[in-house]
Amino acid sequence: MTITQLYYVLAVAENQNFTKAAEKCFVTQPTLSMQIQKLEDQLEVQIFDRSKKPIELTDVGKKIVNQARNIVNESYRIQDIVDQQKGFIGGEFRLGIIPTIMPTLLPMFLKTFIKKHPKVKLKIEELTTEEIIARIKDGHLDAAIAATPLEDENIKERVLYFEPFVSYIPNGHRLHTNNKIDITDLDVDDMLLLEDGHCFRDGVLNLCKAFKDHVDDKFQLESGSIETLIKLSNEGLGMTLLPYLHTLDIKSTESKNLHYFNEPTPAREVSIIYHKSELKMQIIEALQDVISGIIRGAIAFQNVQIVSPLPK
Amino acid sequence: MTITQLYYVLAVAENQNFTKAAEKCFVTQPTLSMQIQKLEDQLEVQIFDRSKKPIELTDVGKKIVNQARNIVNESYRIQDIVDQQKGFIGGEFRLGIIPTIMPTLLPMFLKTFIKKHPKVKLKIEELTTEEIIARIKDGHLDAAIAATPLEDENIKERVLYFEPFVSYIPNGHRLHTNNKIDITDLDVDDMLLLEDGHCFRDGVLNLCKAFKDHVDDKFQLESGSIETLIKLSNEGLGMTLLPYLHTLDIKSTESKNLHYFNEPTPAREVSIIYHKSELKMQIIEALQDVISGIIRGAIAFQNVQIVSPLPK
DNA sequence: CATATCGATAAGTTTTATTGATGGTTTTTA
DNA sequence: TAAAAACCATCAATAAAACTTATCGATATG
Repeated sequence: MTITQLYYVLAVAENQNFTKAAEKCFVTQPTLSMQIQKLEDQLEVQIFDRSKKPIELTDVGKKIVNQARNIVNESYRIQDIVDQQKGFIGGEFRLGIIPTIMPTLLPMFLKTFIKKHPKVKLKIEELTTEEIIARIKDGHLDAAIAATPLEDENIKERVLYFEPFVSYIPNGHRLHTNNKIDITDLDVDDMLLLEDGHCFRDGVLNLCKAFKDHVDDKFQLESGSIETLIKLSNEGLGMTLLPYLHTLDIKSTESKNLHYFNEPTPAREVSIIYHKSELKMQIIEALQDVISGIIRGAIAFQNVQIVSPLPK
Repeated sequence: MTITQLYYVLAVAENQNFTKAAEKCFVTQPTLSMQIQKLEDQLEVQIFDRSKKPIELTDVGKKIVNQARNIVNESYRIQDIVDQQKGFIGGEFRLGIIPTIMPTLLPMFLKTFIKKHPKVKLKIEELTTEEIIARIKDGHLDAAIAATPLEDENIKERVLYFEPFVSYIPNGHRLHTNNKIDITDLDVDDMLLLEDGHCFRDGVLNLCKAFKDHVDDKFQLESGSIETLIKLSNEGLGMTLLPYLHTLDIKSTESKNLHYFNEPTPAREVSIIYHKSELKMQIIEALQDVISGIIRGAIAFQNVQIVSPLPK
């Protein structure tokens, strides 16, 4: 049994296809066929059920894949140990970021980070929290920036900052004349929300539900981007909530619609999250340092109340 | 990086010698030299400091060895998964047993076990608790039978039975006329003990110390075997304590010297212990079944008080 | 100072991994 | 439903690697 064989098994399991898996591994399909057969012969067990189309894992196969992933990931840690020892910060690093953080945070730190750590090849992907969790667990992401706490025992979190919610209330809205907004003023029924799957949507819902048990989805107008949310709101379709960083680059004509909350200000906790195995921890810490340093100048709220990003 | 290379690193680290390590791996010394060099080149770090005699691990080397052990052990688990799936109970199994359990317990279950599970190649070694713990942790033992609880977070325990202590009190001893013995009657100073390193010695000391803080080693007459202990006791050198199973095959002339304890009878807890990774769990469970079944007929004490086997 | 120990190195051999070509099934498409 | 495409297995050839024997040089030993 070799690490390479296990790696091939993982590739086939993920792609459910020998040919595609072979491409990803930069070898030809017969190589995978033969190596996986060899492993199956050695173990005297079928890992894949080749009669099914697309190919499927057998029951043992599933267990073997889990263990194989384990071994392959642990093997990466050896280079990690060496890098750590040498203080080397470099190599490929795959970072996920949720959509409502990506456009505001990324421009703030990216330039600084690549300047400070030029050997790191950052691969950044915009993903939902759910996708992020899955990919951190299966090793396709090294870390991610998301709203926390996530309460997942396989994932560790390091808080980067707290980002307050700010109300965006268009002209003509019942709350438009209020200077400061209180959480108790909120009503889900005239609130514009992001579409399902965004944790910022869940955060807002959690905030509102605190005062209303049942949410009536009579008025289902949801968007995938916060920009759209603001425009819809301008059309008089309701108020909405924005993460604080989004309010920094809002048009001046619209900024008069911003209303801050009474303290304790509802806020989301934004963290860098990573697998508990702590692979590539030097790079994670480097990211944390850069981002925390930059945010320190941008957000200075004190009395905040964290809103959970988890649905229900 | 290959599992084989990691295995070679482990062998050299353990033997502190390329030539010996090569023998254990059933390859020649140049193979080890080359493969380890290749790994070091790939990682761009020295794992061994070859200038020291005997050879030493570098600082990174130590960390790499730990991780390598991890990976190599996890790789064994793949065959384990297959065996478990197939219900296959077989292969090499290295079992450690402490000296005071070995001679009485082994004959009781060995024949039954190998008859029931003929495919298991048992390799049994007599080792002290300390040695057992080290070897379970480094993977040189699959399981062991020892007195518990050990309070080691890397080691799991499954209780097999409770074995009461029985007093052996020769003619002429102050306690010889007592029918039943009480714990409070014991005095370390006229008690014959096994030599240092035996947990049965520590168990007895714990039992006595419960009533006496300081143990004066004025009378240091200690033996490595319980047989010798009995003979020394017969010579009038003091009383001693025996594990119950040892009293079953004692000569009839000597059995009159046996005195049981008042309830709650002091006893040791005997368990099968294994690494928390639960490798070869099928065989461990098979052993547990056989031994528990056999002991059920042999020991039937009810009200026991467990004595810790740990020193101090 | 001769000798033994021990790891590195070199050259040659065996084993293993990989490739390109191809064949047999199954699935998809026209 | 026949043709095409997709897909994995197999084969023979080759490239790569792991391993062996022989030997060297450095260090320790008697």
